[in-house]
Amino acid sequence: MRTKKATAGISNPTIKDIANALGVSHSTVSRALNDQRHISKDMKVRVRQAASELGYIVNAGARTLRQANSALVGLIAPDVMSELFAVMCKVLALRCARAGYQLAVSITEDDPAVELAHVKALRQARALGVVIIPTPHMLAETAELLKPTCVVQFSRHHERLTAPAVTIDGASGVAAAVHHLAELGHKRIGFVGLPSDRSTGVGRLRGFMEGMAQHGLPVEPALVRQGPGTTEFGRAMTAALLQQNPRPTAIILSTADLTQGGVEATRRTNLVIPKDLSVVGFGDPAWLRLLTPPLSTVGLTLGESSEAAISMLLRQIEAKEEGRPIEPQASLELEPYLILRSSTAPPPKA
Amino acid sequence: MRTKKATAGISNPTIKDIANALGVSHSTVSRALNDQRHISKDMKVRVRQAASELGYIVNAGARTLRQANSALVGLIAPDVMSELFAVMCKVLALRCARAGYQLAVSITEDDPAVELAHVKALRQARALGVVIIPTPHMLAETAELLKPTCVVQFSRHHERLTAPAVTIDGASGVAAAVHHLAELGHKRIGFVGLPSDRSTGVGRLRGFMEGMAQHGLPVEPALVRQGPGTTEFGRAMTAALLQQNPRPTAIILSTADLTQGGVEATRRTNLVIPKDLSVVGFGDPAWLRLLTPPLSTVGLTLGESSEAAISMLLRQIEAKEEGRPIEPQASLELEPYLILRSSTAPPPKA
DNA sequence: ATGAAAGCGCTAACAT
DNA sequence: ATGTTAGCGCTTTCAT
Repeated sequence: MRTKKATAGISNPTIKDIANALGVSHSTVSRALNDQRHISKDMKVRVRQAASELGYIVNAGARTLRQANSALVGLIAPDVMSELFAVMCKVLALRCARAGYQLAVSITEDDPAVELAHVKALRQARALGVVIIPTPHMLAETAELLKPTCVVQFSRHHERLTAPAVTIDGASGVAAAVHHLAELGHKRIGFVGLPSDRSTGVGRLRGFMEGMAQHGLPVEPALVRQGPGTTEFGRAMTAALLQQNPRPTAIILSTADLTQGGVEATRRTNLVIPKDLSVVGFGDPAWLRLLTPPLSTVGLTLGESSEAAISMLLRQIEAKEEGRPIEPQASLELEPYLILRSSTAPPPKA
Repeated sequence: MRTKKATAGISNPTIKDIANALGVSHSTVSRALNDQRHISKDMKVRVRQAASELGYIVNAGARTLRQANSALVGLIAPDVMSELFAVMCKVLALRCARAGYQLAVSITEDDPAVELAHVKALRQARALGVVIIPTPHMLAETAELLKPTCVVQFSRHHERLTAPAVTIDGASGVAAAVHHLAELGHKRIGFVGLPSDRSTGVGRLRGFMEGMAQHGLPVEPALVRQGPGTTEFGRAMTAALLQQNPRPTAIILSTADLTQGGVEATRRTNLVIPKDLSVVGFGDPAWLRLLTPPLSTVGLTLGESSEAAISMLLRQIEAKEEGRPIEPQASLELEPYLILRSSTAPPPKA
């Protein structure tokens, strides 16, 4: 006949084990542990003592099963290397910790199938809510799965999703850059951007076009390049732009990685910035200030927009928890700001 | 009398709902969904069809309750802004996704209480395993909680923890830097490092001391600074070092953030690198190459060590799942390598 | 091949 | 204040 040992060595003690050890019922233990009313102070102490001795750890799964909602919040992003992700992840982790939630992070690498798998897993875990940077070609099933959940879109927005989005107005950021360069006298301005299948891609390109139009500047197709937002692409396209004849007198990079690649490309030429070429980047990692010359760029209010997105999500969750109807939330588009350092100057005299 | 609607609009359909809709028992549904033996092909199809129509999503909590282990892996790190975290997080997210696990990320900011809370949450969720960059002053309870779990320490190691650690041999990296500078003729070398309560802090300082000793160079206490590994501290200490009289002819920064701060500080002086001052950084974010001059630094095999740590963890988990005894795993210390660019040169002639 | 029933660990409604 | 009981959704014997 096998029996559990009395007070020690139980591998995964449950409230029943505590109850046995104390000779009380397991519901008493539950009450004591959850700090409920109708429980004597003495009992509370004894239960906690025993729980600690036995090494009791509540089974979150069982609790979730009973209460129908977990304490999990998901973050779905294409990539982990960007400042955008880093800031969002940090702020979200902190806010989740404060609210007693766990944060599940998923990386899609812009693969819609991976995105679907992650969303599925989150729903299976009965996640409370999701912050998502949607892939450009989200599957219909993914959107369907996301519908009954608390969701906020971040940085990008996808038409299939009805959830509110917190984005940054790339168009106005790029337009401001164009404006600045035009004022300096530039006429031939190059632009490197994302493909038009991303909401960010179309927005920033639109900003470029409108900015140029506003200053009566013609847009030469050869000076506008779109492709994957990688450093490699930024490097290659910047190099290509600089081989045009006549070459542009200024270049706008419309992504943090493109900016890095673009700067790399200029390093391989004899061009002196800003005398021979003006450059405006996108995003503002700390190292842009350390370049020679320090790079002018479009600043992004990453912290602010992350906070906004998370607050939206938490408000949705709170409403749902309390059974209130989820008030429709308006999407938010934050304004970037131009940071002028020393990488722009009037164009060289031909 | 209230009844559930027959086939549509059930908020969170369970296998029972599917069973009802099909007029079969819920265990049949379970079998069909889990692709088990002893189930007719026809039934499998019908069940899956119905499940999809009803929008069924398995309840991971209930499944975990039954099977006693979840599909969650935890990553506990002090900060999310570092390349170290970014690389680890990316690789871990990918490997977890491939293995069908979810990744829970927690940020401690080096607060032991926060660390404890995160470990507790992970244990409550019956996490399969944890990759942890331990805080310097881990609580005894945290170590206790971690003991029965699959754990790998990463980047730092803590004496309370018995789990294997994958670290990078900072001592040898810094020693290599000292060696390189000594060969160039430097005698007065400054060092900015972490406090001695971190394993990384003591290691890198030891590397400095040993390197200096090896070349018969005296260590001036005023040229050795230890403190928080922030950019601010790096900036302040580098500035302080440069105000010594006579000032050091070379400076070694022993952290990525310290490196950034150190470079910032040199920018505020008239010193020309490497003519007036040699600088060696730590870690190798892409932008170091873009500085003028490109910075020499200690390269870190971040990807490699992340992969190693994760493989260790997955092996532990696999062994546990299969009931095999967990084979004792040896800790691993990877060798960094010196990356020579253009920020070092012989010292100026006094 | 399918159904009936038990039980994972927990909370909460209902007794006492 | 404490005990009894039911049931959350699922997997898994054990019958049939």
